[in-house]
Amino acid sequence: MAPLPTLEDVASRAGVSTATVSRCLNSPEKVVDHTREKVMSAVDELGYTPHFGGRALASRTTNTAGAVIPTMDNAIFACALQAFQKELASAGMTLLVASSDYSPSHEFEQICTLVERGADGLLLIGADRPKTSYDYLDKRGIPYVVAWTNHSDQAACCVGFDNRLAAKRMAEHVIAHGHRNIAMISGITEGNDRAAERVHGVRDALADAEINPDAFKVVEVNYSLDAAGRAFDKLITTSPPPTAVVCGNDVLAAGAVTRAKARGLRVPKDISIVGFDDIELASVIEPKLTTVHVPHRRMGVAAAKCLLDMRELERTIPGREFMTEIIERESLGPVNR
Amino acid sequence: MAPLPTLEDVASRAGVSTATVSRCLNSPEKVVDHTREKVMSAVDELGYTPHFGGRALASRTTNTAGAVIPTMDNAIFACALQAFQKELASAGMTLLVASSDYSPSHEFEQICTLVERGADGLLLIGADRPKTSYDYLDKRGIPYVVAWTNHSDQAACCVGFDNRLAAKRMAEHVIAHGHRNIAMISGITEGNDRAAERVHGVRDALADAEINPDAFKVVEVNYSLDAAGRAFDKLITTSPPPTAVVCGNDVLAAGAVTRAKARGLRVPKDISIVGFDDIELASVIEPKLTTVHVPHRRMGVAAAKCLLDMRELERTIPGREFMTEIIERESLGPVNR
DNA sequence: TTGTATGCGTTATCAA
DNA sequence: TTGATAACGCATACAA
Repeated sequence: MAPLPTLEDVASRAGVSTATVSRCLNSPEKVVDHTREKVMSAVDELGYTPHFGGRALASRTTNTAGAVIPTMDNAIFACALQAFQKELASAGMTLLVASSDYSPSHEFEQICTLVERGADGLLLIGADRPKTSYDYLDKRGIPYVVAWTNHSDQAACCVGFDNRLAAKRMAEHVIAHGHRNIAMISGITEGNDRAAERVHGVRDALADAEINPDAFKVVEVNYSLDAAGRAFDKLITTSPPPTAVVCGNDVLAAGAVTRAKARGLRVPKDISIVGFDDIELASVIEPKLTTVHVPHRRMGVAAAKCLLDMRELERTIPGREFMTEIIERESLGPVNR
Repeated sequence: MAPLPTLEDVASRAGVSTATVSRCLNSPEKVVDHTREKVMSAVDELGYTPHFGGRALASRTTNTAGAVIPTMDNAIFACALQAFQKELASAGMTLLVASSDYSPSHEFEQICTLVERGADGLLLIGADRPKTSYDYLDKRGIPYVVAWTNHSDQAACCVGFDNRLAAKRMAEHVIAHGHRNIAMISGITEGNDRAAERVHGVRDALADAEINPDAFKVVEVNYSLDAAGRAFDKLITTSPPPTAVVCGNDVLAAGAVTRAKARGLRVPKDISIVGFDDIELASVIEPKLTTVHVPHRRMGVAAAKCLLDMRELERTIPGREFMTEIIERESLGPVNR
């Protein structure tokens, strides 16, 4: 286990100074061809890799962006992140990913970890987090983009969409199919503004349609198929049972559909179920989910661009709002009672 | 944008030396109560966070493990990683994740990135990669665990299962249902030993059953629903069409099932389709997939333990082999022709 | 174009 | 128990 080669090792092997080696690596155009070749071959022979800590310390920058997402377990974040990362990579930046498990306190820890590691900028999901977290970043002048939402209390750069409006439109769509007894399976809204706003949106639509809000049943659960199934059981056994179930995302909708079928219910003949996100799962399950399409890849790209801009300009910039779209498939039908 | 507070800022504010502050943070027991309190409140007031680069430079360690997975887009890696991370966290280590997109050269880049950033150990998926990658790690004495397989050319610590045997058992199971005209939809085997071994395993079973290996059709595709659908189209239009399709993983199987249904085929009455991995998707799709269960969470935990041990012992240790299990659900039926 | 010298924030050694 | 001080590996201002 030989000690790792350092700049100095490379320098002495190539017969130049450490400064020259450093230049070869960081701004090759500032050094003459034949010395560069000498240096580069020394680098190869030694298998030299610059020490990140040393570099970070000396240059006060890391070319690193961080992202804290709620979970790696939902395809929608994976997709957005992939796009985010690609865009960053083309600007020479690396991405560090951490997950918060939908817990604000855990999120704060992850933010700290990423910042300690020298993240030059951060991608955060949703706006609902303790002021502490924002202060922490603002105090350090670390740029961040808040994705998946179109507004925040802070003057943050938001790259996202109007969750409330999107959910309202979907609920209106359900209502237009004749449903008036509508229930909802939502993610846990505590600390999750996207989930909370989707519930609000549905309420908005009910209010507009003059449907008694007290009869609107919402069950909050973790984002898992099983939990959604249990929530469905609970809802379907109330009286009168809902004729349509609006779900906070496609995973919940898939869980509900699976449970409905297991109970011998036909979807959408006996009960309508709609989702949100439009992940792949939505078109694999039978019946295919009627859902809200969210342009996650485009959000990822836009978020990266914003972060890059903010880094260059050294100030916050306005974000970007995306539109969602209802994807009509098979799981929503006319009311049948 | 005030400059970040440093150890020295904290020290002067608390009226102690930087050494004492450092001790407070790293081995609090070595400093007397009342000084520690002074220091800690100075830390809080200043919102001090240690600079990772400085720390890495001085201590020659980062308490960081890295993982390079093929893709974040498959739930199976997400699950394993979650478990891996949790186990590491309980030992005070942080996890850095990168994805290789199933490309060995891209994987090498990611390995370098993680090592440069000071990863104290690495989790890699599969054993099939250029010797360069192994040499790079060995030369630097960085411990790594090779997961998802039970053997490697190098003397690496493998935490995984026998892909070939598992696939063979599944194929035997299919054959036991009377199928003799079996096709396969596989992931790209180039640079992916798990995929390659699963194909081998199926071949093994065919050979044992004295089925003509020349008639065995394999289509290699990217791991996506659409690609699997197209592969299914290709296979089903050969003559004679297969009565069973073995798939390299559940995503491929889901794509095949979806496509089969779209063509008006009943699964498994008209055609049997089996998967591999047992991800959630497998029990959501209709019919539910008969598949091979892989204990990804347990692998994740075991991999973390191995890495931790290797780090402590400063040498490679033997890995651990897991058993897989066939999960009988609905997508495999008796041959019907 | 290249080399010299300094400092980045932290840990660790050694004295006090 | 605490403090002074020397590394750690690299980038960069400045000098040559």
